[in-house]
Amino acid sequence: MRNVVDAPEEAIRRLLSYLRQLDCMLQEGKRSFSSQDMAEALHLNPAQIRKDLSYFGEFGTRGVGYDTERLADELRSILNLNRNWEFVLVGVGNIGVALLRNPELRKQGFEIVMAFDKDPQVIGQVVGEVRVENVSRMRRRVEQMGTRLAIIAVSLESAQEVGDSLVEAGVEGILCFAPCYLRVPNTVRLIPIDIAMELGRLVYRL
Amino acid sequence: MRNVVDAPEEAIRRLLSYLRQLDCMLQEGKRSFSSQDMAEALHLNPAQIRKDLSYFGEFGTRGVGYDTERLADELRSILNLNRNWEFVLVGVGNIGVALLRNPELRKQGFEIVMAFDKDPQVIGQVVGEVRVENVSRMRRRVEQMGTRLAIIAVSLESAQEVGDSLVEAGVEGILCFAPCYLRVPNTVRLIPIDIAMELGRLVYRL
DNA sequence: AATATGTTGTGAAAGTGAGCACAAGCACAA
DNA sequence: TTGTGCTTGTGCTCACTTTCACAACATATT
Repeated sequence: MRNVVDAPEEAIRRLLSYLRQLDCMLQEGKRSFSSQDMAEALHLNPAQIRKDLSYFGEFGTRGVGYDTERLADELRSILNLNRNWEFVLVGVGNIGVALLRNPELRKQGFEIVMAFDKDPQVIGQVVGEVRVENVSRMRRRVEQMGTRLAIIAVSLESAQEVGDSLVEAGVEGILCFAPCYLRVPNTVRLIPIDIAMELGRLVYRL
Repeated sequence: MRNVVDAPEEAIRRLLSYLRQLDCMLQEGKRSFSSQDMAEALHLNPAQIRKDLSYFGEFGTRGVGYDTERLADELRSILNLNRNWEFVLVGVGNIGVALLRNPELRKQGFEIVMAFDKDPQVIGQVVGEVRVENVSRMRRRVEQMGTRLAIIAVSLESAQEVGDSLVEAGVEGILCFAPCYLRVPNTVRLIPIDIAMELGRLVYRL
């Protein structure tokens, strides 16, 4: 084992949830735990937790368990979360505003450093801690700042166009809230969040 | 084949994306298509699309392909999306407001019929088309209205408590934006959306 | 009617991920 | 030092998903 590239995407998802749970444990003052404890908290199989971790190393002590703080540090290091990440936001509508005003993201190291919109009513306004700029300047500004990550929160109609501009500007990862499949080169990582689709999943078999 | 219960959860996710794509095709006036066409549009294997559909029936014509409108109808029927679904929203903060003001959801048949918050500043205000009520009345109102679905958009601290109340009130499905693992009986369907976690996935390997 | 071309539906193969079960290792007591 | 109890790390097996490959069917052409 210990082959990082073998770790399936689902394992990464779970590692993130382990980290989230570790922060809860720390807040409760729980300084160590077994895979059994974590499994009960997250409704998982303890072996799965151990296997997920084993892709990246040995972080526990046999007969004892895991040190909460140590594992949190290790996970942050594995997941590249022990630093700040800068994002550009495109589309300052309802969702965009919600993201700009959410202090939780910044706390976790995700900082929106620029925001763009096409609506003259919105351009120039300060939301959260950034001033909304005209989307026509987006490409140049993103190139200039060297921002590698973007969040698309525009309408279905504009999404592909905005995505193309971002890719041209050198963005390497996109989180997209628009309800469509964004075509991007496969050098660019794309994660879609479609709330209507999640509601659809919820409704299935009910 | 034709065994509905065998359809994996991932297939349901994909069916939803097929439906979304079909709506795009209809808008473009594309009245029929092959699994190959759809596969190219969504970056999938055509056999996977055919197999996903085959869990539920035969919807195409050999040698010809699929009728766009017919398949859209069939999928809406399979996915229970040919009717309106009523939701209760708890937490009218940034995300809650974004959901209430999003007309797209209603168009797709997802209607927020009640909204609750604990903040006196927010209670009584009309957002979108509903008046925000005091969360203390939530349980009674949900029981009364018989609402089966809920969206939790409250803080981490309140999420579990709110979830428990909703379950007691008879809710059967919950979409949760709070960054924690909600404990619910396994008769209740839970779908979590954690934006920070998705950003974390985006950042991994970058 | 026969042939060529195209596309579906699906059994079977290949590939992938999860869970079991146990050796390895730690802690503490006798 | 030896023994007991506990928990990790992991090879192996089983189950599930995806993909392949082809028969079945449709349409068009000669």
